[in-house]
Amino acid sequence: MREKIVLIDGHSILNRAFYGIPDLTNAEGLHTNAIYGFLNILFKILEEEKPEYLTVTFDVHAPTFRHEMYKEYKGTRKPMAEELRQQVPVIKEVLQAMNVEIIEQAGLEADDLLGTLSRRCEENGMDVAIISGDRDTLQLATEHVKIRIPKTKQGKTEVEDYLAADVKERYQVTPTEFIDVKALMGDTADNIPGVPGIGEKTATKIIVDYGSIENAYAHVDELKPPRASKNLKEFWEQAKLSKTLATIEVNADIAFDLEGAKHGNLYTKEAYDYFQELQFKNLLARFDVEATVNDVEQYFCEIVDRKKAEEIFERAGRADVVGIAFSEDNENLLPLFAHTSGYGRVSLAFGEQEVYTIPCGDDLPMEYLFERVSGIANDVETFSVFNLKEVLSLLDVRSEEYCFDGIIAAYLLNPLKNDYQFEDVAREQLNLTVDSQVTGKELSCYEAYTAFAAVKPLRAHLEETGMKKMFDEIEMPLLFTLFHMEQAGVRVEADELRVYGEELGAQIVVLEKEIYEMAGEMFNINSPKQLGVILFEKMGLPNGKKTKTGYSTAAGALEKLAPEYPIVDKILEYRQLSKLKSTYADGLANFIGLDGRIHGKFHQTITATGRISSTEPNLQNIPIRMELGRLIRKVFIPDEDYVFVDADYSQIELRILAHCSGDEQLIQAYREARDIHRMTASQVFHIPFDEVTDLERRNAKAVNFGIVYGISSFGLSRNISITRKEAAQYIESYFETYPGIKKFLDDAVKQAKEEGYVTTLFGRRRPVPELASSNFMQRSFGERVAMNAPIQGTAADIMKIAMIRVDQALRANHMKSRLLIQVHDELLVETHKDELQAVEAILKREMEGAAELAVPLDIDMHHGSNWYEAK
DNA sequence: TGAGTCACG
DNA sequence: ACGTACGTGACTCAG
Repeated sequence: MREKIVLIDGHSILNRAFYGIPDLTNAEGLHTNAIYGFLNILFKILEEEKPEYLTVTFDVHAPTFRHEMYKEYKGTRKPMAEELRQQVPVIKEVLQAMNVEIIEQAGLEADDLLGTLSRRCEENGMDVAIISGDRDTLQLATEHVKIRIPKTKQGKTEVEDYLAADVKERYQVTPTEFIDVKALMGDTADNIPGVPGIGEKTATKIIVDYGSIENAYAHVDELKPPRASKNLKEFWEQAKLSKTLATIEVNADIAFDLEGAKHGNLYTKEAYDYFQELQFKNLLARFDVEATVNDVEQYFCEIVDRKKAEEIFERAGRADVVGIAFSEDNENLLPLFAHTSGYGRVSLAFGEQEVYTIPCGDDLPMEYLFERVSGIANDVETFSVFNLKEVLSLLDVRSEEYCFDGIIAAYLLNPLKNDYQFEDVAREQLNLTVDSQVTGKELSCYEAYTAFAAVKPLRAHLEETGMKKMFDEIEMPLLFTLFHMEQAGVRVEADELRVYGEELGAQIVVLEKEIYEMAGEMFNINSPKQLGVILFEKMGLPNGKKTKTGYSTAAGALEKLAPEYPIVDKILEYRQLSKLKSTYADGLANFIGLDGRIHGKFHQTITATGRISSTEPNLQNIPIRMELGRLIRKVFIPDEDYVFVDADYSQIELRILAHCSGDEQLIQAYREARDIHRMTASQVFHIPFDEVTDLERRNAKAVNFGIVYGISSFGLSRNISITRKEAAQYIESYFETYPGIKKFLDDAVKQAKEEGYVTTLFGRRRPVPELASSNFMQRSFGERVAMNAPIQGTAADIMKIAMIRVDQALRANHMKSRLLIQVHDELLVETHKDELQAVEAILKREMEGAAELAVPLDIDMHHGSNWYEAK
């Protein structure tokens, strides 16, 4: 068995990690994302390779020649970002603490260090894995030297592996020939001139045919195209120089002691201290996995006996805090959550050493288990379950105020995560790592234990961050309201929907034909790529905007061409109809249940701002702006003897802005129920109120929107088709008119910069890590987020309060009417005809009364026999 | 699986 | 110089 060494290109991997991982900082404000990403790649590679030896190379001086670090910017050289620079010494210290050998030698680039070390190790009969983000290292690949190029995509790391044969397969040339290819084509980032007029394709072809630049030069008159032949002759000296520059040194004079590179225990006390200081909580867990797991797991206990189960349930009922987990035992059997007779288990934890799991069985049917758990829910002080809404249909919970969902708490503490799992809560709150191998009853016990043990730290963190009330009085009660809405569902007329879809289908067929005729051939209109080729290459339309992959065929880009090219109109119409058909007509039909209703899901832990989101299907983006799409709403109907009542807040975000900024003019205007956009136009453009034209009002409205979105002259100018300069003047004039708003927005950005987050009126937090970035674009984004989040988030808070109160009022009065759908500033209530007035009164009272602001909250309300009419 | 497009607030 | 309005989800294509 050959021994193995892993060689890591330190700067290159650090650089990859820096740009691949979102900004992170520790408590002292030290940026840590590159270090974090580096360590993750290191651990991943070590797990895969299990090498005997490990070495990391660094350039000792600031790199001046070819280096990965400088290539990120389109080949131009810029100094290293400060956020990255400060992490370089730290990663070296961390690696030293982990007893990892570091090699750096003045005057030698990382490539040459890697080349020399890998050659030396290979000659000593070892396997070598070179980890680098730099494709230049591919020339080092052999049968025993593997080049591994990690790519961080969306937080996940994938690695491309190249042995010599893989290089050949991918690039058609051997690793050695790779050098010659580069010598011909050059590399601006590395200051390798190459041969003018020879690009990647020609270079590859020449080397495939001749094997080296020397041999190509010997046959220089045969080379094709003629330009390559001529230029190689003319620039032969430059080509030779390029080859020298492109060749990585493999025989450098380096002091290297293999014994020092022996890979031993990484998890030292010193490393632990560093990880703690850097706040790498989930990496910390690596240090004591054994200990923690064993500690908790030894108390896990499975109960199959009815009598013993009874006893456990009784003891749990007397506890203060109980953590519960439900799980399916066997995926081949009935889904537990769809049917109470499914085959599963319930786990309970009510003490550090009291963790039990009870599978259903002959003496212990699921119905019985659910009944006993419901009893506990109503007895104990804290009933803790992760994703409570998902299991609520199985339980009979009467004392909602004693429930605790750690997933919701975790979301409030950091709303930016993509998903929330109990394993993350265990790691972050309890420093407990649940191994991904754990399944079945153990996993269930871990979940119950975490539900139990995480209550205290989560509550403490909610308290510290000022979000206790947000959790207890808004998010937890809302969970039940959303559950009620999902249970209720909305009735949809399947037949009407089908007819609507068929009509669309017929029109689509006609349009298709017309488009093919005009284009002169058949193609897939839904493929932006094919469409781009047809429009801009075949038909020769002027192509304006481009995307990363080709021409932009977005509606905005095409519309500008519409008058001259009738096909564009047809395509836009086709797009509109096929969207309506696929997403709405056919799409919605798939979700109609046996009860004739669509039970969509409402999610509480998705958005960064606190809004709710809707899926399966998305009921928050049903068409309304265009009449044809709007007609879809006619298939959303109430039950017999019911009508729809729909109420929406009028300009809630601008009212919040008026309140939060304390701007007297705006507040006064809302108190007097004036036309806000007209007033804005009048004041910003210095026109008498009554002389404001429609266009001016529209533009003023866009400015108001822009303010809410975090204004920028660029965005505004693009939106209302004016120059950037004019947009900047609008904004300036706006801020002169409403100085309070300017101050409010400035303060939001200031707070975000100082604290790292902004808050809503009710204390909800949104972190804004982008503000610390050195990247202009990211930082600007952070500024807009800081301005927008408090407004959008406060609107979300107010709506949530209203929803809870409406839902509770309907239930408290034992009414038949029920809340069905929320669309951010709008509520839809299926209202029994005898309760119409009462429901309207409740909606008005609870929505307008959800918050006491300096301006009134106003709603528009309508009723009708379908959603189209009620809106 | 990501990019492009488009539906909503 | 940089090159975007804020927040979502579904569908389609193409690699």
